[in-house]
Amino acid sequence: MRIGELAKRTGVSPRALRYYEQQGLLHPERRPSGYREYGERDVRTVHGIRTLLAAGLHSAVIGELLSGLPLPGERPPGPTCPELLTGLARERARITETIRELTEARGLLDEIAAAAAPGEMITAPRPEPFSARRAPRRS
Amino acid sequence: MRIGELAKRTGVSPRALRYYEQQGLLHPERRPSGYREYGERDVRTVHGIRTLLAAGLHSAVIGELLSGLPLPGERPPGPTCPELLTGLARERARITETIRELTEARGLLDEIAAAAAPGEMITAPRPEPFSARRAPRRS
DNA sequence: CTAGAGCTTGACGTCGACGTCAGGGTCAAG
DNA sequence: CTTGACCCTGACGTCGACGTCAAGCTCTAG
Repeated sequence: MRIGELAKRTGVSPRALRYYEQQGLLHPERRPSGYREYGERDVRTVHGIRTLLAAGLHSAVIGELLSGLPLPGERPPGPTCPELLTGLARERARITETIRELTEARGLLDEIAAAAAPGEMITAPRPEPFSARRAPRRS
Repeated sequence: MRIGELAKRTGVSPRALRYYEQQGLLHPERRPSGYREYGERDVRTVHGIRTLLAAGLHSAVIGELLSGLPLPGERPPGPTCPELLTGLARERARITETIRELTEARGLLDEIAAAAAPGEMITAPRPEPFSARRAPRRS
């Protein structure tokens, strides 16, 4: 399929698809005319790329993962498996930490909402917004 | 305290603190010399700001939250409470969605790790990397 | 008094994943 | 053959939260 169709099927703009190729994440074939020709698996690849990008991985890192991936039977050059696993673990840890931060921030928003909402919910010694909270029991 | 001390106590650079003020997130007093003078609660405020920034909230939004916050007793001007709550809900939903995406991405990394790791773990009909997965049973 | 650390404002630089525009081929339908 | 949709390669623009550098004022210790 050509770039337009892949774009529709993935919800990603053609510009972004060309960018992914430029970063070494996609390797479409070329027609004599110069048009890019994509295969079915590219649809999945793009979804994977989007998922990892959404998680904050840099395209260069995603490129390493893809190029470092031992496809059935072969040992690819470039980053060795140990290095791949190291980077993998690093990103995994970063994601886990980010989830923690997000959870914390969400709790903060809830506190703010509770403080901002009309006294329906809380009328007692109203907890002040985070800018002046009394130590929330955190060591 | 002056900006340097607040920077040390929060782990945030002086440049960032000035930026927060410029965005209306902090309102330190000024000495006759022009030096900024911060209070104790600014320490907490800064931590809150960092938490929300880490969660992807724009400084402008954080500013609305802070300025829209009804401090004990007063009704501030600007964005009304309903609007505040709306924005609050929107950001909350965004955070929840982001957590979902992160969780998904982490799962993907685990799959890649499983595929990349030496056959110790899996030797059976090895699951291919995400770029060529067989439909993972998702509708 | 003087040095040095710390503070001020102002302004330009950075990084990443694209958006957008310009100028120009390709291709299938009518 | 022509039109219109689609594609190509540059190349510059964007947005946000700061980093960094410049030029100059302030404060404190010796």
